[in-house]
Amino acid sequence: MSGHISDAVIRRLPGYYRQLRLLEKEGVERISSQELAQQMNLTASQIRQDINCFGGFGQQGYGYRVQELKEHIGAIMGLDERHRMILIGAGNIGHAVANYPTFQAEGFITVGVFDVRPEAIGRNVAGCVVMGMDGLEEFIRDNDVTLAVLAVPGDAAQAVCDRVTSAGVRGVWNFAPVNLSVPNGVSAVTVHLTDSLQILSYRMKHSEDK
Amino acid sequence: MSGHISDAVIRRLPGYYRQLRLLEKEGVERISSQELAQQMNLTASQIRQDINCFGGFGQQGYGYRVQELKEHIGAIMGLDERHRMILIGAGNIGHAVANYPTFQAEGFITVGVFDVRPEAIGRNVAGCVVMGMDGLEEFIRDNDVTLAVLAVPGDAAQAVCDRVTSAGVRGVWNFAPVNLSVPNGVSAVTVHLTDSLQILSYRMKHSEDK
DNA sequence: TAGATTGTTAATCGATTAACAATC
DNA sequence: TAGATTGTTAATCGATTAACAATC
Repeated sequence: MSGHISDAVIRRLPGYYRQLRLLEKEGVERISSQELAQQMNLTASQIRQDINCFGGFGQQGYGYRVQELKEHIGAIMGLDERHRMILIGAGNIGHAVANYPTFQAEGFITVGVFDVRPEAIGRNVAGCVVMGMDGLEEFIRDNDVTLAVLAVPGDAAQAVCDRVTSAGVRGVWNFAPVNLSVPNGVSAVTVHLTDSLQILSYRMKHSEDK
Repeated sequence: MSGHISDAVIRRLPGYYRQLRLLEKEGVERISSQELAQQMNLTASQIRQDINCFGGFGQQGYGYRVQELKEHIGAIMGLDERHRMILIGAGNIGHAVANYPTFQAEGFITVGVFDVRPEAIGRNVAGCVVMGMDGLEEFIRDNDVTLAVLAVPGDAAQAVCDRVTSAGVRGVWNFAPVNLSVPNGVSAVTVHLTDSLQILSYRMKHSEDK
């Protein structure tokens, strides 16, 4: 188990987590790779391979305990830890992210909101008073901020990214449509909203050619 | 060329389009697969293979004309066509999507906004007056709506999806964290916002183990 | 115990990379 | 023309699937 984990596997982890949480909520206690495969449109083989990258969480002849497996996968993704998070950019996307219900529950806690625009400063977003950008670095250090959400225009994103990472932020969740470069030891994930719409457009256009 | 296009290729198309548009804006007229590969962190071979799924848009000894290639790839994704789009759910995510600047420019035109909540009805969102759900089907038929954005709670998503698809919508861009089932001939793409945050969390946790 | 289902090794399939002839 | 770079075929690599022994 646990040598190098491929990207393909990592990208499936949130899906497993979501499905297992759903099953748990429905009161299902055990599940076989066969059943889970059916529900998630995967193969049983693939599921067993994926899970075994991290260790033998199942039991021969029985399957997997839903709650236990869910918690294992959550822990693998670090969802058992608290993340102190700031939001930069209190525009439409910023609002949407800050108010997304599941994040707070999942341990991602918004501790501060920042914006450059004078008219945004002082407003209340998701329980935080929006601050100007001057005290950004100080706030990050004083509040043990580990994660920053970037909801700023594309041409500002790299500069803001540089500021937050040099102040100690270790993860950047970026909604600006640019490929950020980050220092070693820092992780960045960019959500290209437009991409998924364009893929949908592609599929609509080509849905006839089976 | 153009037999069956793999999912891996399709998922890269929006990235090509974005980079080419950027180059065009910078006034770059030609580019080789080698240069583009460097800029996009791909291999030159892969780029040539990808592009040749759709035809020989390059020129030996010269490379690709940036503008021409951009337009080809755009057309492949159907971005040269107009999409009349409705938004269902005028909450935070709905607002963010409706006001996302590039969509209107790219031919995705929001023609109507709907919400179940009485307090949302009548408000103005992205230039549309929010309507109640009663006239949904009629509106879709009368306005040639081809695409619906679902920004409703998870437990309502499938029901709304059923309504819009049976009224003639051919594409569903879903922000509810559920896997929708759609009739044949209809395409659906779900944006699991939470997934990318969880992947970021995973990367942050494991960034030490190289 | 017998039956079921995992963990894991081996086989297959598909995607990426390398190589090179075609050609601008 | 010579040089550069594509289009395309062949080689490699990695991911998915199949198979089955281990074991609960």
